[in-house]
Amino acid sequence: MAKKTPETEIKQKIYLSARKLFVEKGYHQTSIPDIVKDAGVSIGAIYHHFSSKEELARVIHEDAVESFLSRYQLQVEAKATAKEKIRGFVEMMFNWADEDLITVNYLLHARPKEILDCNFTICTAEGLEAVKKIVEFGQKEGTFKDADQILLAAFISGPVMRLIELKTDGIITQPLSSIIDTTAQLIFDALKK
Amino acid sequence: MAKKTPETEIKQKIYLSARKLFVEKGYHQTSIPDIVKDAGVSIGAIYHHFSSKEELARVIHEDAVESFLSRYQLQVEAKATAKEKIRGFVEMMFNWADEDLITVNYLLHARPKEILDCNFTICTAEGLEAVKKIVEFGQKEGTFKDADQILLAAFISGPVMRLIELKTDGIITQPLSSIIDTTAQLIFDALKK
Amino acid sequence: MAKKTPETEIKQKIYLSARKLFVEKGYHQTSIPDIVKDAGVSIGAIYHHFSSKEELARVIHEDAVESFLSRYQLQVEAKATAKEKIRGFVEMMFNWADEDLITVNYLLHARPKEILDCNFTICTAEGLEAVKKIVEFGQKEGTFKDADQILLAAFISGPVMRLIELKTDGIITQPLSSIIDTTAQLIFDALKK
Amino acid sequence: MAKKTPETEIKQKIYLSARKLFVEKGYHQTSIPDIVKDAGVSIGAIYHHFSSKEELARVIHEDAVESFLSRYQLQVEAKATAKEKIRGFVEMMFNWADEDLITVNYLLHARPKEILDCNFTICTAEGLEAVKKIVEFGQKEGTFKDADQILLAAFISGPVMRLIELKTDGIITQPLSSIIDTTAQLIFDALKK
DNA sequence: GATGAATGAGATTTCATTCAT
DNA sequence: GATGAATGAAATCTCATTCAT
Repeated sequence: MAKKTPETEIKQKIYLSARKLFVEKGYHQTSIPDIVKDAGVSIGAIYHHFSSKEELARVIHEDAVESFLSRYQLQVEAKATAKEKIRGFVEMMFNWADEDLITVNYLLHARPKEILDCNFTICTAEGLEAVKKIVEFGQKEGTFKDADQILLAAFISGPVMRLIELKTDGIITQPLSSIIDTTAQLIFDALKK
Repeated sequence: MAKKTPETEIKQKIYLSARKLFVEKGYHQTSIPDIVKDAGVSIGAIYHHFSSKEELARVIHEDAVESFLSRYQLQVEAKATAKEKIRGFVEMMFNWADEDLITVNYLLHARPKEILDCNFTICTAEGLEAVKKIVEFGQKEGTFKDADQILLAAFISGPVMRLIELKTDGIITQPLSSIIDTTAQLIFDALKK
Repeated sequence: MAKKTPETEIKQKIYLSARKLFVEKGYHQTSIPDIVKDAGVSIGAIYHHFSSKEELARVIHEDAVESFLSRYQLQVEAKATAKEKIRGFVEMMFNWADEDLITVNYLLHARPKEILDCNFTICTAEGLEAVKKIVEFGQKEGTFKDADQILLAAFISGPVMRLIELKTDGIITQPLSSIIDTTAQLIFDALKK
Repeated sequence: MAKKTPETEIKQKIYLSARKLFVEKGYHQTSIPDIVKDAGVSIGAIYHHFSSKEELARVIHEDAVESFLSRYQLQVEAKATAKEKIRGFVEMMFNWADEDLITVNYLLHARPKEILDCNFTICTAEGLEAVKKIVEFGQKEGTFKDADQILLAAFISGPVMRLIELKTDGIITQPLSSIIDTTAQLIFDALKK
């Protein structure tokens, strides 16, 4: 299981406040004094635990990615059929969003190209790969259409991300878990031969 | 037809540079000096034509929205069936993205809650309304599933936005116009009864 | 003649305050707010005219070097004999120190290796070269001892720098101009065959 | 003999690292974390042994002064003639610089007025006194010129300091001990009647 | 004795904005 | 209309020092 949170209590407080504020206001609109106020720690404590504001963002991001990948392995790769994998992916993302919307939004919206050196989001690179693997599997299995893989992948990640956004914006009010089945079914309808 | 560009040549240069930089680097990471350099105008000129940086962003955004709505009227509302409306929406967005990726990205990614007082994106509010109207139409027509409208709407905007993102990130290299038909068909497959 | 001072009045004030404070308190102990207070300008004005604190120091230093070299040409190189050159050097440095002790101290004590990229002081590199040229000339002329040139050069720059230091520290109270002749004579006594 | 080094091993390490760094980078550019890294000790250890960074600098400086004075007594005051005293002074300083350039530079360049409350350097106050005593002696003896004592003193300390500087800067590469005789002779030539 | 987490004042620098020319 | 010098609040980060363990 991914180690998701840092060691000491203060480091923890910094980490959580920063992540919350980064998601709420954006990385660049969150100032160090903002974090100081929210976490109730001193400036010095922040710089004692993280070498820079950027490093703080990077650590948060890496943890989120790690968490994504470990959840993916358990709840998607383990599944036997393409249909189950899609269901697993939707379930995993929606449950995660219900229980920790902040982290999921960090993963979806951190624009790492601008903030970080690394380059992961579910939106790009490895994030995309995970989804593409489902598509590949479904095509080999003979269940999915033979269209371009990236296009098909966009029908998995696109609606899922969109629905999480709508939940975040308060337009969807019910728990996302209540729409897992319908969402998975619609994705499957789009992709199946 | 939407008035898309300001009157004088200098105002125009400011407008275009600002929009480009806002998309490339984000609103908050784009400084007035950045715009000065890119547009080759003076600070004074910017403040002569726009009362503030925020107003500049708002004008750009409103133009994009206006453009979206007028394109929507012409290319979506005019269509007679739900299937044609979906095709029309995809065609409109993809062609627009091919011809002016900057504006489209501005529309998709400007987070108006944070930057602006107004409240529009295709991602939210009125943007969502447009897409929801297609869903409503399709349900009345008896073509679409009876699921929650917001959920169905996410299967229109989600993949479209995702594919434009992938084009922007360079992961899709072909013109989006070449995948209009397949995309529209997949959306339809997801939504149809 | 060397252009010694910048153009606008405010730039001038910044320049003079900075140079004075750098000499009085040292580069690193002089803060931007110190300069702001002393010059009676805003922080912004400083950064409008100089790209950084370091650049400010560099400009001041370069001006001092330029001034040194032009004075050297006029008052030392122009002289016909080694004895006159020594007299000219002492006269030039002492008169300069009497009239502008701040600049001369900046030249003598700025440690450019630490503060600046460039590498000039009368204490090192080109500064040393100037003095070594006098020694070379005196040796060719047959007036000076045949000892190592650097060692002989130290008998020109060493006492001159030392006396300026003592003047700066208030240990010497009379104008340095009043000891030009004796100083020059003693240097000559040390170097002559 | 001067007590030059503190008691415990850790205190010793702090002392030596601090002195080295103060000389290399200057007092104000040397941070406590710098010393921590270089000495391999903890912050707490530094504050256990020295009450403040300033006190650390003062102790180092006082040791250097004490060392200077005891060397001076043994190698200069003990000498019988002015000529021998000069030779003794040059020999003492150059040998010392050859064997411990760091301490000697600390003595020459620490600007105690700015850093410390105390007030000694060879460059000023008591440092100057030592050299002035040689001059006084030489004048009483009838060997030296009757010029101002401070001026004559500058011909002892000036070249000696200058040559140590040139050694420090790497412009002189041979050991200073190899130029003791010539240097002493040149000083004597300058001062003698 | 020794440690290093925590503090917060203060450093340099950026930047939206104003206004005299 | 156009310019850019000037402003100063606010940002990120450093660092001497304290103190609980």
